[in-house]
Amino acid sequence: MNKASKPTLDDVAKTAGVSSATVSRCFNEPDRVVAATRERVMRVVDELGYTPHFGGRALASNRSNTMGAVIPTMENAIFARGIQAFQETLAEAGVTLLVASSGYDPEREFEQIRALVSQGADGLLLIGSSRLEKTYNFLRTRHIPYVITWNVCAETDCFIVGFDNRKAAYALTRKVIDFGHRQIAMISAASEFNDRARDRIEGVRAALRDAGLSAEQLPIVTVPYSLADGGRAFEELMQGSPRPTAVICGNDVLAAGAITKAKEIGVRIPKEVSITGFDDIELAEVVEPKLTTVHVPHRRMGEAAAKILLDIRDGKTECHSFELETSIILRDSLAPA
Amino acid sequence: MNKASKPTLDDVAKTAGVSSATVSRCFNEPDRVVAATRERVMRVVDELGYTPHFGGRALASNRSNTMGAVIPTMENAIFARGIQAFQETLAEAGVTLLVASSGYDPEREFEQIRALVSQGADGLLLIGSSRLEKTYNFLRTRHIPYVITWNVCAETDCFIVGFDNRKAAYALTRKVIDFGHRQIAMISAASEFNDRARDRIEGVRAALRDAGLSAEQLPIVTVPYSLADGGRAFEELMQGSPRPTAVICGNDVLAAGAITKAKEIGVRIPKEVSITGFDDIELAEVVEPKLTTVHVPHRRMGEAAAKILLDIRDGKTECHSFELETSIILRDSLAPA
DNA sequence: TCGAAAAATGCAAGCGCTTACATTGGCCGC
DNA sequence: GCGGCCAATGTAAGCGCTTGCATTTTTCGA
Repeated sequence: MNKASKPTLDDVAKTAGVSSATVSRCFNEPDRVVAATRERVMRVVDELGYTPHFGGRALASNRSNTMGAVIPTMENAIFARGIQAFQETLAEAGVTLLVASSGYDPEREFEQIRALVSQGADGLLLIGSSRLEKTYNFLRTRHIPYVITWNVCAETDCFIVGFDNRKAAYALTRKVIDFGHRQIAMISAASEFNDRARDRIEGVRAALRDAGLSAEQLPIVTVPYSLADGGRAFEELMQGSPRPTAVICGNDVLAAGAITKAKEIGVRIPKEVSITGFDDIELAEVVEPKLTTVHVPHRRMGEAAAKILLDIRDGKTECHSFELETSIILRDSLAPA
Repeated sequence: MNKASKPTLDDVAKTAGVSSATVSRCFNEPDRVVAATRERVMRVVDELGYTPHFGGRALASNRSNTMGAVIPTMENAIFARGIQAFQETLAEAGVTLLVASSGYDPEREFEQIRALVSQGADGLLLIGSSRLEKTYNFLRTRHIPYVITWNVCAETDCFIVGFDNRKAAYALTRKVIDFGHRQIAMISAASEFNDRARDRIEGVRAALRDAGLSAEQLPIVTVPYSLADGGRAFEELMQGSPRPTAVICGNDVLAAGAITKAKEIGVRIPKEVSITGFDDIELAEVVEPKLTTVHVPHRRMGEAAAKILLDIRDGKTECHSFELETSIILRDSLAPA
C-alpha cells in the first residue's frame, strides 16, 4: 500500500493475517466471523484508517446503499424538513442520501435523475408527479424504484406518499368562504411543471364554484417561490378592482411575503385583507399576524418515503402507497370579512 | 444483457460493433474517436438507455466526480442557502454533491465524513473548525481535500472560506452598546462543539469588556437551534434581574423565536427590549419588528468553497483561503435603550 | 478418543470501467 | 510502388470488493 493512497481490503487482510474474504465478512456478515478474528481485523481497520471503497463494493455486490432525492430547491424550508426526516430514516438503515436540486426545471430534473442513478442510487424520492415523459420512461426501463411525495396522483403503478393538495386547498378555501369572504384572490407558484401548485389552484376554484362564486374570474398572480415574489404579487392584487378581502397563497413563503408587503404598504391584516398559507412551516408562526395555513406532515412523509424505498430494496412488496392527512391550522391571518 | 438489468459498456460496444474501449473514449475523450464512430455509438447509447456505472468508473479511473458536504442540519435555513450555491457551482462543473447531516454531533460527523469518503467524495465542505481530533487525523492521513466554511480559524494548513464570527459579533455588540444598552444578555446555541457559537460569544464578551462592562456576568442561555428554543430562552432571560434591555441572539432563528415569544408574554420589542440576530436569512425581514442582524454572504461562501475544491481536484494549487466580509444590517428590532 | 457435522476461513472469479500498449490501415513523400 | 508515420481502434490487465464453493479447523456425541 502506497502511503499516499487509501488502504484497501487486501492491505487490511495482509496486516491482520487473514484473507480478504474474512475482512469483507467482518463488515457484511459479522456473525460469520469468530469474535477474536473480528476484533483483530477491526483493530487493523482502525489503525490503517481503512474505509471500504464504494465503487468496488457497488461493483461486486450490485448494491450501493444509496438513495437519491431530487427536489426543486434546497433553499426552501418547505422541502428541508421532509428531506431531513428522509435522510435520518435512511441513515438508521445505513443508507446514504444523495440530494440534487432541479431548480423547478423538468429538463434539469431528468439530468439529475440520470446522474443519481449512475451514481448508484438504489431508489429515488421525487417531488410531485409532473415530469417529462422521457423521465418516466427512463425510470421504467431502468427499473428504478421511486416514490412520489408531496402529492397523490392518479397513476397507480408507482409508490406514493403524499397528501391531496386539491382536497386540502378546497377545505381551506371553504373555510375562508365560511368566514364570509366573497372577493377572493390567489397567489400561486408557477403551475406549468408543478402539479402541487396546479392542484391547489383547482381546489380553490372548486370550492369557489361549490359556493356559487365565480371560479373563472378568480384573480391569480403566478410567481416564483421567494418571499419577495409573494410581496410583489400581493401588491399587484391590491391594485385590482374590486379589491380582494382574502388572498389565498400557494405556500407559506408566499403568504409571509404578502403579509410583510402588506405592512409596508399599509394594508392591515387581517382587518382589511385576510391571508392564508400552505405547508405550516416555522415561518407561519413567526409572521405577525400568525398565519392560518394547511398543516402538512412533512416529517412523517419523509420517513414513510424512506421506509417504502428500503422495503422495496429488501424485496418486501407489501409496501404500498398511502395518503397522509392534512389539517387546517387557524391562526390570526384569517378573520371575518 | 439481461433485459431486467442495466446495459453495460460492453452491451453498447457489441451493439455498435466497436470495442468497449472506443465506447469509453466516446465519453471521456470524444476527440480521440472519429465523428462517424462516435455518432453511431451515441445512437446506441440512447437506444439502450445506457448510463455509465458509477462504481466501475470510480474503480477504474480513481475519480468520482463527487463532492461531499456535512452540515449540522438541513432543517435550518442558515445552511440551506450556502449549500444550494455550493451545489449549483459544482453542478456547472459536472460534479455531483452528496449531502449528509450530523445533527451537531461530532461523533456522527465523523461517521458521515467516512461515509462520504467511501462513497468516493473527491473533496468535502465542512462547517466550522471544531471537530474530533480523529476526524482531522482521518482527513489528513487519507489526503482528503476539504474546505472549512462559516468561520475562519487559526489552522493554516487547510482551506477556508469563511468570515470572522468573533469580529462580527464584536461589531454588532459595539453597535448595541452605542445605542445605550448596558444590561445585555445573550441567547446562544450550544458552543461545546460549535466554534461559530463560541466565537460569537467571545466577540460579544470582548465588546462588553472594551466598553467597560462586565463580560463575566453576561447572562447567557444556551439552547438547541429551533424557533421554540429561542422563545424559551427569551422567557428565561426576562425573569432575570436586572432585566436585560437588549438580547443578542446567536442566530436569526433564535432571535425570531425570541421576538415571537416576546409578543406572547407582552414584552414590547424594541421599546422594552432590543433583540439582534445573526445571519440575515429571509426570516429576518419577516418578523415584526424586522431584525437587526449580521449579514453573511452565504451564497458567495458556497460558490467560493466549490471553486476551491474544484481547483484542488484539478491540481491548481494557487487557490487559497479567504475571508469574506460581513456587515451589520440595522432594522427595527434594535432601538435606543 | 475418534469421526462426522458444523463453523470458520480461504480461494478465485468476476462486477463495469479505464487506459497503457499493441495493432491496423490509410496516407505521405520519395 | 514502398517504407514509415500517424490516427483510429482494439486488447487485456487490473481497480477494490463480494460471494459461491472448497478447504481447514473446531465442536461434540458416542
